[in-house]
Amino acid sequence: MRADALRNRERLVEVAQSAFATNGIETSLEDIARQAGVGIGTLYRRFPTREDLIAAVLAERYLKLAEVALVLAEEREDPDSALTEWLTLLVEHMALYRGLSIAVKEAMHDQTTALGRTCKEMIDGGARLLGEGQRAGVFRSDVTFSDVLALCSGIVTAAERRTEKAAADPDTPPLNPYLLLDVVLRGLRVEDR
Amino acid sequence: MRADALRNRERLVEVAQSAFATNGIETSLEDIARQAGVGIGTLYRRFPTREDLIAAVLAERYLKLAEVALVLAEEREDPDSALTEWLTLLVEHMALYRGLSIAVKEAMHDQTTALGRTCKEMIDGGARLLGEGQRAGVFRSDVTFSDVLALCSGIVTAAERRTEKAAADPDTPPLNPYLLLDVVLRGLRVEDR
DNA sequence: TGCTAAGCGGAGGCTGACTCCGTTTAGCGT
DNA sequence: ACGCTAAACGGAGTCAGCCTCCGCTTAGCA
Repeated sequence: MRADALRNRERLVEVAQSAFATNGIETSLEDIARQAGVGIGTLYRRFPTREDLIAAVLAERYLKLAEVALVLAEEREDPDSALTEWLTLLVEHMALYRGLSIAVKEAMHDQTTALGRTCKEMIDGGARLLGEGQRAGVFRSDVTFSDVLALCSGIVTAAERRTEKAAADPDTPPLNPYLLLDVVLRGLRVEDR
Repeated sequence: MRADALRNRERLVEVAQSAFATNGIETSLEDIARQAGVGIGTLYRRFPTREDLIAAVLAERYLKLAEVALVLAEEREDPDSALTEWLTLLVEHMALYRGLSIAVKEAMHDQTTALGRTCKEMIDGGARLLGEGQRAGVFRSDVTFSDVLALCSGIVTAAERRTEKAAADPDTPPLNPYLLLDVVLRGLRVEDR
């Protein structure tokens, strides 16, 4: 890869990251190219789809989440608190950019997209945490990890919506994602506790 | 309203309903106008926004849901089974058209949109069922009805996604919306049962 | 049967996705 | 130091869909 191409690539990811943060992941790609000072053609050459760009922006953070899952799985003796802690991180992560939670949910099982591939390790990490809790008899075992992820995505999209609303109309009741996560976790635990 | 205008309106709603069913609520409005045999201008005059059209398509069903909530609230002595039953209907309803669950969630608190106004009674009905359960000490009282709706929306979007996937790749694990609803309901119940 | 308000429809403007190809340039080999 | 060439660039152009505007048509009242 030529040095100039690498510079442009990095610049694009940087600009995309901040554009996603302020305008959500549906930001116009032409805007991103313009702000990065490159032509739209350059953006598309490097990132043929929007998801490729999103994946590039998220790559580091995903790896981090996957690592944390691994550490929690190995060092934490209590599977319940391990999953709770990790899902809290996940929810916070998915709330970073408006629209991200839906994109992640849509991509998560599709290894043909860049975003899907980038998700894989993170997902595996989460699935492992859930699985250990299930084996230990803490969580009900008829639920898959993607079920859990789907619910988390719901929590986040709800919180996003509420945040937007609160900006326009200050007396919107606040929605606490941690509360909803607590509801979900409680629902996941086995009956007899 | 002139007779021809009324005819066109009805035809549009009819076509929209079937288009939404096959292509989701993001179907091109120009397609809908074409299929209905009217100009795009006519569609926009009658339904200035996409949401107005969606609201018209859903109006009947929403009223039905609101009524059912009322009946359940008054006749059912057990608030738990009442909410369970009603949420099952709600989830089934939101799964009718791809994308609907997100649209409903986004519109639900915004009385300025037609869809929001159409939702109101249904939402009030659901909120009443939840409230009665909370007053009876069956459900935890720190959760609002819109929290519940957010989770249900998450369930439905997850199921939609899974259905699409299953069409392409037959060995996708099935996702059972009723199972997820059960997780949520379980999470909603108070600790000591 | 004439009149007119209500209704019609589609051309046209706009935005954003995505492609294609003539031009530019990094950086290797001499 | 200097060609040379593959790699990279960029933006004009095409396409799709949203939405508006306005001249034409017509239902249906008087």
